[in-house]
Formats: sequence, C-alpha cells, structure tokens
Amino acid sequence: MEKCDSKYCSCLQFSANALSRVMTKISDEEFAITGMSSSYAFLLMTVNEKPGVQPKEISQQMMLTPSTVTRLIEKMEYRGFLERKHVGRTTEVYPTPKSLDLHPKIQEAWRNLYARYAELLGKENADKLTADIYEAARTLE
Amino acid sequence: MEKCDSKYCSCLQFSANALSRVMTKISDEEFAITGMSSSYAFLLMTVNEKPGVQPKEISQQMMLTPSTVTRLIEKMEYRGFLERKHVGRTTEVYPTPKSLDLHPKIQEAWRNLYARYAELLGKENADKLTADIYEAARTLE
DNA sequence: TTTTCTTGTTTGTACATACAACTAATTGTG
DNA sequence: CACAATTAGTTGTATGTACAAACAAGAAAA
Repeated sequence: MEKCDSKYCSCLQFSANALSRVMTKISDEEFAITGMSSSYAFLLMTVNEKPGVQPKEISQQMMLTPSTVTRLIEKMEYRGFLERKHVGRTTEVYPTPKSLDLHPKIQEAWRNLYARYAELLGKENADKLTADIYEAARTLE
Repeated sequence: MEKCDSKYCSCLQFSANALSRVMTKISDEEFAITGMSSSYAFLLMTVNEKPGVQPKEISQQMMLTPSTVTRLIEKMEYRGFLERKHVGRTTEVYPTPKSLDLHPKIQEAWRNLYARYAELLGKENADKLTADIYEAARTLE
C-alpha cells in the first residue's frame, strides 16, 4: 500500500509485537514516577480499588495467566505494597497503606501516559485504535 | 463505549500487550510446523532472502534491538541454521542449506497464520488493523 | 601519526510472561 | 459417605526481549 521498510509490517503478529514493545517503553518512562513498571501499577490499582480481590479475578481483568499474577503479587508483597490472606483454596489480596498512598501517583502516571500517546496519535485516532485492538484481542482469544 | 470487562481496556499499553500475547500464542501454534517460534522464523526468512545481511539491518527490519538480534542469531547458529562471518567490525549472516530447505515450510506457516486471523477478524478488517498498528508503532517509536 | 570519536556487535544481567506439573480445597457422584 | 473430578493457586523452569557496559574496527581530528 504505502511505503513500508519491513516486509513483515503486513503481519499482525509482527506489528502487534512492535507496538507492544514501543508502548511498554513509553509506559515505563511515564510510570517511572511510581517506582515500578506499568504491570505492577495496574495490579496495585486493581487491588486498591477492590481490596480482597482474588488472583483469579485479577488475572481475568489483566488478561494475564494465573502464574504470572502470582509472580506479580509476590513481588509487590515483598516490596510491602500488598498482603495475601489464604482463605480455603482461595487467596485474598489486600493493599497496604503504602499501596493506597501511591494510588494518586499511579493515576497521575496513567493520565500522563494517555496524554503522551494521544498527542502523538491524535485523540480520536488513539481511542479508536485502542478499542479496535482490544476487540481483536478478545476475538482471537 | 460498549461492554468491557476490564477498566484497562481503554489503555493502549494494556490492549497492545494483550493483543501481542494472544497473537504470539496463535503464531507459535502455526509456526510449530517449522520447529521454531515466529521470531526465529522471521529471522531465517530475512537471511534466506538476503544472504550476508548484517545484524544491524536485521534489527531495523525486525524492529528489535541489536542485542536481541545477536541472541536470535546465536541460537540459530547453534542449531545449524545460520553462520556468521566477521568482516571488519561488521558481521555477515548466511543461511545454511538447512535454513534454505526450511524456507517453504516457513512461508507456509506464515500463510496459515494469516489465514487464521484473517478468518476470525475478517480480511479487510485484519489488514486495516495491521496497517494501523504498524503506523502507530512507527509514530510512537 | 597518534589520539579521540563514532559505529557495529557482543556479553552480562535482568525482567515480564508463559506452560506444565503440582498441591490443596471444594464439589459432584456412585 | 468415600472417591473422583474440578478449581484456585503456586512453583520450577524456560523464553523473548531489553539495557548498560564492553569491545573492536574504522573514521575524524589534532
């Protein structure tokens, strides 16, 4: 169609990976003010907003495998942001005051991230792209 | 806009990651017939089609960092698909017969991958999404 | 010509994520 | 009720990728 310096750019797998890597980089820059990368920040947000939430629900919301979620929680527990309480076969995850304190900063970083890519891509365009990508991810899942 | 079971789905970073993971999974399934995952297959394609190509160019085409490309090449060299020839400060990468033999299989896998997601997303839709994503990745880079 | 700068590549290390196998708790069934 | 099946979570291990630092070759400057 138009100029394209890689013959792979017509492959969704390739493009999706490329965008993911670029976004992760930008994200990490914006979330630096929180002292952690965006996955951890998303995790804290989730737990802050629903204390006692279970890993299973987190894994669904974040679209990550349970094992990955366990790993994320472990690290945040180690760093003093989260606590686990085992209840029967389930686990409840709670934020510590440290995590709640950080909440505003996380939200700020999130807003900054949005502002940054929205400016580069155009707000309309960015929102549409995000929605389209999300829908595709859901369809292919 | 419409129903959305995660509050993060409006975040490009989040959606892009999700799509990337889903696509990687599908890709790995399709590329299984080649005995390697898609990144390696893309690498072999690149080298097969331009024997002697340098890591720098590969890294640009694949949108990966040079260190990542070194790692990919190393592994393919170890498995007997590629050979490196050091020329001055640069490196030339050549395919072995084993890699050239595999070329058709790789292309087949690539076609199958395309067929698979094109069917699920719709051909038009898939192509447009791919182009949009690639463009966004370029813009944000 | 010697020194400094730049560029291409590699190496050490780290991180996010996944899968497969496992444990433990609950639910369903004979 | 006891045993099988399911479900929630965790652990061992592996993979793809990156950054920062090191290295080595060539180019530019002194």
